[in-house]
Amino acid sequence: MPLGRDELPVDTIELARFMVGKYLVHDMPDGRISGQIVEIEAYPVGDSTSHAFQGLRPYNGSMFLERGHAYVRLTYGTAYMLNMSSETVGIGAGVLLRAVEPVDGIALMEARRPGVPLRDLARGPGRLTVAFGIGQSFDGRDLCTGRDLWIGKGEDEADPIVAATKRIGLSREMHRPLRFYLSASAYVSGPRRLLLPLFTGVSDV
DNA sequence: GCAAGGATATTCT
DNA sequence: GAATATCCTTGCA
Repeated sequence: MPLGRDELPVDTIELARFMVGKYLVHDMPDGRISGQIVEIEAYPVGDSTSHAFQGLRPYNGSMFLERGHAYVRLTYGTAYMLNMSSETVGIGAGVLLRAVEPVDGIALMEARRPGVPLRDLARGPGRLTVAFGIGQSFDGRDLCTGRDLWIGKGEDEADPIVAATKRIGLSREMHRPLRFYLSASAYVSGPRRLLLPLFTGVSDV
């Protein structure tokens, strides 16, 4: 079942935590690729590390779209990253999808990443976009249509256990716990120690 | 398992 | 020129 825009929390940080446990789905002519989102980071308004911090630029316009739109960006010259815009029109913020546990279309992912073990297929933001076949052309797409590339809700309604840590790969704003991951998952990238709080459901940050 | 170094494109100073 | 929301390979444990 696709997640509608009305179901997304309005706040960027709450949205990031909410997205842990949901599903990323890509329907293609040769089949469906899907997986459970196990790791995500928030880049809220006012965060100096956010690509939107400098204001509207030719490359970051998608972060200023209504929440639920894809923002795809090349970093380090080699890795595309998939974000979802998280605020209302004209406000630049987003959440970065960092790791997914493969569910459907594993053979299609393996075809794009030959010789890579299952656990590593979509473990990391750049790996995730390769496995799911997502490139720059996906920038600006609406992820709430339920067609093509979309976000799905799980069948079980149990609140997942989510841990929070500082974000990965940054040299500033390290004090904020804005990285959220499924606590028990083996499909999470980066260090799993140094975690700050452990909590379920909705809380404060 | 973990650390170091290189590759690579774009943006910012 | 330096920095960057990364990944891969190599070397060592």
